[in-house]
Amino acid sequence: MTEKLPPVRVRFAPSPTGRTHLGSGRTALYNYLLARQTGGQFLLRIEDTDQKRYVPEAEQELMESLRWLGLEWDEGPDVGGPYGPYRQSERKEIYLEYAKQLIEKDKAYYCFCSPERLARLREQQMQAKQATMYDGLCRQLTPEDALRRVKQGEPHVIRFKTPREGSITVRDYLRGDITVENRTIDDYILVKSDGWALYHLAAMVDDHLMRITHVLRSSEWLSTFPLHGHIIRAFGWQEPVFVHLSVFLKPSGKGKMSKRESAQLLQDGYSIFIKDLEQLGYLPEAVVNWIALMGWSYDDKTEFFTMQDLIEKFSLDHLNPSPAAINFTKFDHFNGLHIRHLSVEELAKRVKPFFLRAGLQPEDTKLLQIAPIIRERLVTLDDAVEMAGFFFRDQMDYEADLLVGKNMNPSESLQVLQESYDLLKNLAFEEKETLETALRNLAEQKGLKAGQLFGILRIAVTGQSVSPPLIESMLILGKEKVLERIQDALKRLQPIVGL
RNA sequence: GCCCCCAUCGUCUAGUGGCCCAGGACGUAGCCCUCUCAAGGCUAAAACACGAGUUCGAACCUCGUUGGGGGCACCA
Repeated sequence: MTEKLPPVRVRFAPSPTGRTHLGSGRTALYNYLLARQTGGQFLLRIEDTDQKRYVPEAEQELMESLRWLGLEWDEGPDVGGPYGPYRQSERKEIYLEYAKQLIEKDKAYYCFCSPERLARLREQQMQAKQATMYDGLCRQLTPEDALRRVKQGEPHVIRFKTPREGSITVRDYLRGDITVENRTIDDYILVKSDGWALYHLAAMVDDHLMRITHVLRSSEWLSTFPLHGHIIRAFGWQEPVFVHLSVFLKPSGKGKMSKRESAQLLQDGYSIFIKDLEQLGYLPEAVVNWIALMGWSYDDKTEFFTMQDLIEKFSLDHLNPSPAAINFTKFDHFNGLHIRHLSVEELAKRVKPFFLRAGLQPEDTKLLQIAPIIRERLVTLDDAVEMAGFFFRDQMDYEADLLVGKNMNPSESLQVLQESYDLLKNLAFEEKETLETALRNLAEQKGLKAGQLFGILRIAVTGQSVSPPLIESMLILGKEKVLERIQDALKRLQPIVGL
């Protein structure tokens, strides 16, 4: 636990420009954990100041993803709160007002340079192998002059007036002090010519107005962090604690995820998008456990965590600043762990939609019986269909020669299958022991290994060479169906024997 | 090119100067259990990027090198 923090106010502030992925999920999770642990508030703020990049479905998917993971926010666009609105597109005037404050304080200035001039400038600088920055042309303008041109309707932006001399030191919670020469920091645009604020202004203003105490954000903000320090100090505001989270790398560890990689990943049955993971049969509990451990650790041995555990044990002090490669194999392991951690009732409930999706009609009572025998065999919920679909299908679909036992010929197989039928016909399908002893005795009589007999019966009864334990499966399926299927198998085997 | 960040097994990581010829987990290999497949148990191989310092002593501190990542937009 983070050494006794007072209640924090934290926020997750995504821009609705695309699908919600694991990296966002983890940032949101850490924020959420800190809020719950300290009894503070977790806010959701939508950073949609760029209308050009706005994707309408993105916000919906974002909220669904967070809720699926179990990350409920205390304040946000849909639930409201005392510091709203929580959508930046509804706060345009606020930012403009604060930008003007900065101009009055001589910490910002109007700039009338055209995009064309800026492009040319950039080109020249690149050719001269210099850093690409604004050259400060409009800094020279007198405030009166600038204001006059603004009033005349001349297109303009507002730029931050980064000090030319000296340096700034900002503090990242994980990395300590970071000192940067001011001359390497650009006069970033705060407000665009269309009047909309950019991230650097909007986020700082909102974090202040919304009383944010801790900013946990992606480390891609590290490079503009000094600028943010300047902006906050220009206003004279109290700085929140900044924690820059490491980035996720693609599984190979070489670079971050690209479109191409995402497509390939889906081929392999994985995805970095949270909504996809739900479809693929992963548990939100497993996703949370897994991503929590990419960049954070509790000790040198504990790896299984529920959300409740994480709320209790999460700590900023055990965050790891280095980038982490996404490892889906380990994710599978965590999903298995959490599936086994589910109660029978819960597993039955969660697995049901996957059967329905496969066009099967599972009865709840059967599902409840099946859950315990498939529980330790599942990697994903979707695996249940493959493993136990035979309970709900009437038509068996398998190659008849699979009915020939290991190291046996067709006629031996047919014979022992027939004898199994006769044996089972006279038994009550109640006790596991009754069936098991009978079948084992039969195998012994015939000089067969139990595995040989069970193998044949497994195919006959389940149509699969891999299945949940045979006897249990037969009991759940019921005497009638088991006999029917063996009968069917006998018919399939006969032509092979030559009958 | 410029700026910033990072650096322990293949991967996620523990480790904050002596407890470490480096611990756990996934994966891999072998064995046990076993009606298939799993699950579970045991065992094994597997790492402090490199080079200089500082120190009685360095995975841990400093510097450099190399490697990796991020940023350099009227995107966030």
